[in-house]
Amino acid sequence: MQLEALFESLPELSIPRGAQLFSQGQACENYVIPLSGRARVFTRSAMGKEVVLYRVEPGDMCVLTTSCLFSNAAFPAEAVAETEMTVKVIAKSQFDRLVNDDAGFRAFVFDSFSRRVAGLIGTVEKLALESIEQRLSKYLLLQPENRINVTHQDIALEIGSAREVVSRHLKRFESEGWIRLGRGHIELLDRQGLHQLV
Amino acid sequence: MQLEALFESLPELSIPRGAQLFSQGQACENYVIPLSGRARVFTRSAMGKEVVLYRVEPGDMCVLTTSCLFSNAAFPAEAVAETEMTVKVIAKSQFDRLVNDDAGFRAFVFDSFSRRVAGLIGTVEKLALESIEQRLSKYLLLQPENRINVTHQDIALEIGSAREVVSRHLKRFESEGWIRLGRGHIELLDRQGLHQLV
DNA sequence: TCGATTAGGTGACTAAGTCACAGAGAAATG
DNA sequence: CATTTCTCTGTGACTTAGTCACCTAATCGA
Repeated sequence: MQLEALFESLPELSIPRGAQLFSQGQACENYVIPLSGRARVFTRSAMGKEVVLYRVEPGDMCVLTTSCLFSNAAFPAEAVAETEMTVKVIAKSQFDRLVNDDAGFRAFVFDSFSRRVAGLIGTVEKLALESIEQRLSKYLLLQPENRINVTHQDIALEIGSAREVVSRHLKRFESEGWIRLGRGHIELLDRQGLHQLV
Repeated sequence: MQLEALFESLPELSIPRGAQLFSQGQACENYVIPLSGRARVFTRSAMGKEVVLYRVEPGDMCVLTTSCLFSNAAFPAEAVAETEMTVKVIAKSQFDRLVNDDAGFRAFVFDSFSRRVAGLIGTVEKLALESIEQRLSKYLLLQPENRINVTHQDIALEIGSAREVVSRHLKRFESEGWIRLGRGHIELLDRQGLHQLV
């Protein structure tokens, strides 16, 4: 199959944890498909405050990159590798060819776009309509393990709030007996309790 | 050209101002292209609070519809006609055929997706990083005419805030001499003044 | 013309965000 | 091992935003 052959021939790149994949205002010339690891895509305001827009994992593509490739615009956000990553790099010309010739690749691109739009809409809804308590408890409940290794700052960034606000709410959750706080980690004790806020 | 011919044969629909195009949770079977007029796409929380996600105008497509068609998911938002509209209706089967066979149509769809993603990212940034004053003055400055016929409620919905909050800030803007308030309309007197907030 | 409806105003309160700074651990360094 | 440095967390005081209840004024429709 053409796609497979082309895919095999693509250069594979290894990216260390914490490396910056794209920075705000950068032109993007390549399309990047993650094979392993995870990247965080976010914007930063003039005052240095950040919001997470979405994450890119294997099976996804970065719609912003695609968007930029289509419109030849600059990348309007930053992206950093949250874990070590390996990625395939596709040049714009090859990307265009694949989209035009390969129905499978096209479906993949459309599907990614669709899911991303849905995700962004979800983000807008959360920011505009949900209280911090709701966003915070949802965030905690989404974690598969009962021990979560994050700082309050991480969570604040994630749910679009401020560190102090998160700290205070977490403190309350602890006093309700739903969680136990530790430096750099949180333990979930009572998911039911958290759930009743949502 | 194939596209043209197919396009001509499509049923054209007239939609009165205020009509609901899609409602939350509805399955979507058709792809809709606006020829004239404008629709507002928004979500509503449990408590009835709303946020505008985006608008659909001629030259756009509704990415949510497309998204739903791809994933066979329910429409996660509401859409109402803000003005009288005429639209072309494309069934899912025809849409799939067009996307696969017609490069022009495909480019149109990709382009719409790209612009919508960019728009949604802009919305997220505004909600998360900008003050009400900034959002409000940007909103006012975006209006082409100096006389704007909107209610405070409309603006609140638009910028993701509450009516009272908008009223109070507008009152301040008026006391600064930047605008003049009237029932159901606002006059811009000093765009420079508003601009210094942004 | 006279309700009824809609837009806007306001005070009092709650929620969220900001700022400044203090203290507790963890990690690094000599 | 001691001490310095850095990161994470806690807290009080304050500002900004959102909510609630209720009021007044303009507009519309019978």
